[in-house]
Amino acid sequence: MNRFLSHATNRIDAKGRVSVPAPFRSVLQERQIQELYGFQDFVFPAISIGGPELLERIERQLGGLDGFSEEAHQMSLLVHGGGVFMKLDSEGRLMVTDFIRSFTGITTEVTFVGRADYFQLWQPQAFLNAQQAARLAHQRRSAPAN
Amino acid sequence: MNRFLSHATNRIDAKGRVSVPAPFRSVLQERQIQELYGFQDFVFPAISIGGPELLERIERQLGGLDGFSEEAHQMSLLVHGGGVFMKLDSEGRLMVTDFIRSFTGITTEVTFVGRADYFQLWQPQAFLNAQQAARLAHQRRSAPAN
DNA sequence: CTCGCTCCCATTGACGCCCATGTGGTCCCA
DNA sequence: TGGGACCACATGGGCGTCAATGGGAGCGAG
Repeated sequence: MNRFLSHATNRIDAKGRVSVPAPFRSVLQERQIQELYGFQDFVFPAISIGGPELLERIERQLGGLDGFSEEAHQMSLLVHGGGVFMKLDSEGRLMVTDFIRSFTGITTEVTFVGRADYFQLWQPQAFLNAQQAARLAHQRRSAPAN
Repeated sequence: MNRFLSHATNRIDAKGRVSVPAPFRSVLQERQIQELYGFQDFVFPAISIGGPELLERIERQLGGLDGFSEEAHQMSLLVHGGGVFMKLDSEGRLMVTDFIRSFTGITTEVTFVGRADYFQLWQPQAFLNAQQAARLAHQRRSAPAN
């Protein structure tokens, strides 16, 4: 399996580190991803993390815009300036910075969520809530009649 | 990675100096940028800093405009007249001049913001505000319906 | 002579690297 | 089929290194 799937919750240690789940690490290795880049999700209170190609994909969406437009300027501010580098230590752990904590509400535990080509960091309860909300919304769409 | 990405906030010391983040310094080195040129951003209360090719690129975009138009005139005034040379000291710090302070509102701390081909100096809170505004604007664009 | 800038050195605190421990799960074999 | 050994991975902490910061001294311009 070379895509990010499933989810797992790990604890943050006294130094603010958390282990990336082993399945995710092996996906990173298979995909030869050396550098990790993370940024705030546009919709959910979660940090999305992926390799350089994830960044490029988003930039390509930007590329269609007028380079001088205010919109392109704003998106560049979000994507280029709003992101952070994430480095794994030799054991495959990453630092949970204040930047990540304040945006996600993460305190002591992190839920890693696979999103196929990238994965996300969530505050555990927030993930459960969002999942629940998504399920309800889907049911409403599938069976509009009460 | 040889582009300016991510962001970091550093303190200004008693002499008015501030350290350029190490990742940005290494990008400068990789790109062989010796001279730094800074000027006021067209949209945000921030100072943009880059090498000579950044200046050239903007001049090229200016070239696309009618050379006698008011817009071209104004931008030239900003870029050529509003710009300053920035020199790094032997430890990679730069001076925060009154010019920079008055335009950005910077007082004690500087947020360095990567913009791919160049980086910017922001007053920390102003950066957070602008980022928030950009995110809201994006959401409004993505989901125009209420 | 004074002010301001640059170069140089010291300190400190954060982060990356390394090794140790524990624990849950799985496989093997009697 | 039950028990035990083994293994993979999450977790905890020591330690060295490097970047950020603070201050001293030299130098040149006004």
